[in-house]
Amino acid sequence: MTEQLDFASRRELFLHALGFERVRGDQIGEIAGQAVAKTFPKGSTIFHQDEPCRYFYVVARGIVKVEFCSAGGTCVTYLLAEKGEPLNLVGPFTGLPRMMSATALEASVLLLVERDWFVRFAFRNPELVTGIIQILGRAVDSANNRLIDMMEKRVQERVIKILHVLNRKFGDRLAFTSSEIAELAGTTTESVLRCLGALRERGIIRSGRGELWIKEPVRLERFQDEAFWV
Amino acid sequence: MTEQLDFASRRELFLHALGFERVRGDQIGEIAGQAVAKTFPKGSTIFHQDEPCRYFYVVARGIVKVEFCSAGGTCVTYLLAEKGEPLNLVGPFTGLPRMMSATALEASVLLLVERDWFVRFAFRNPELVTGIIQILGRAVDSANNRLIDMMEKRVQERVIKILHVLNRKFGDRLAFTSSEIAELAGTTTESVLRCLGALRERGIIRSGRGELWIKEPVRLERFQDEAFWV
DNA sequence: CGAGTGTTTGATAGCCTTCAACTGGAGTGG
DNA sequence: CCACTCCAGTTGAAGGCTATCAAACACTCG
Repeated sequence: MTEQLDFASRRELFLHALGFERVRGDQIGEIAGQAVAKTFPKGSTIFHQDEPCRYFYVVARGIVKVEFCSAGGTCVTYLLAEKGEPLNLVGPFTGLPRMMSATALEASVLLLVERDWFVRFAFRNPELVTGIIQILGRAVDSANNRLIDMMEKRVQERVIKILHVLNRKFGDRLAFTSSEIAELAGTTTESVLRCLGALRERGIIRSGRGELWIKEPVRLERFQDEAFWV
Repeated sequence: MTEQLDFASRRELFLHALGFERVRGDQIGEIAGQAVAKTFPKGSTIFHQDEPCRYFYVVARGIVKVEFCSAGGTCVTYLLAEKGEPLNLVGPFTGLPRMMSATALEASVLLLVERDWFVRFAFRNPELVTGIIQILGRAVDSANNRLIDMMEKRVQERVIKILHVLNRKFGDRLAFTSSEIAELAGTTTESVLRCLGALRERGIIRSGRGELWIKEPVRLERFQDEAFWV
């Protein structure tokens, strides 16, 4: 199901895409010309773990979850990508399968660029390469920070931190289930629910089936500090 | 303290350095010509957290620990680099400080390349860029794997896994203290000690002050599986 | 209306950190 | 050469956090 997304929209998207900030205008036009839009219904798989990389993907609309799963079945969410965020920065260069899979959390539109073409494009745009390396550096830092949080913070604090991060990125209404939040905080659904219950009692959030609202972002932040001092 | 390491040795090092595998011979010669060797005594700091990046570093001799520390004081070891391994792949491109610091675990010699020069060099060697992106991809995968291990494996299994990885990389004699292993396994010194005690009782390892020997690598691996099924 | 998914809450067990005390060896300074 | 200090290792006990299991309940979608 290939949706028509006109050239101007694709160009606009790449102009503000993460990692493409400093790429020259004519080059943006070139990659926009090569990109093809494709829609994915809610819950569908965009690419799979252990599947060789064929395309470079950028989110044009919707939210895509990229997750990392072990043989044992445990999964951690690596990325929640929205408009302008690339899904796979490494795959195109190696062509090899990675340990990640991507699914659409809501009906989404992605831009696809043929892998070979993308790599050649990157090599003649140093600004893009710098952008990619920068993003990968952030990814490494983020993963290490989560590792440290797993060690020194308790479940409550981790959940609150996740809510805070989600709030900054997606606003006051968060359309995530408790198990999705658990996968981000590195804990179980039940523990998340208990934590949400406590926050709801204090009037900091409001929660419903598959969505929750942050009512008092400031108190959320403060609550995190409080927890830290207990 | 700048040690003279002759051109041939520096060239030999870059030839086999991680990420440089496919770089053309004449280019290897060029970067070897630019590199300066510097020795660091055991325990000394090579670069510090929050300090802007000035050089690209490759280990020529010794072992260097790169670690990631939180404000709370918890540290995780990100990398144990030996001969031929680069310390900082991201820093040179951004110039910004990262959250990592590097210290020499034993007396070590590093090759330093001026950051600006290195970046220009990388941009005219796509093979190197591909290598760098590949290594960063591995780093992301590794961090995510450790995250999953923290969730689904118990301390024992994590420690054994670390011993196994160290054994593959450094051989049968491991010159690490328990707290260094703890920093790798994401646990406390005491828990590592208890685990080492159990392995020693079974004759799988032998341990002394600041070093330990893997006597039966195969049983170590099997023990890991055993633990998995308990 | 039934099924399935997401939410809620309680009870329990157990892993692991934390705290504490002690040992032994290496290195240092007198 | 000796004494002292400090670090690394060792072991025990206690307690808390959280995963796990279990049982309902509510809402949505077919």
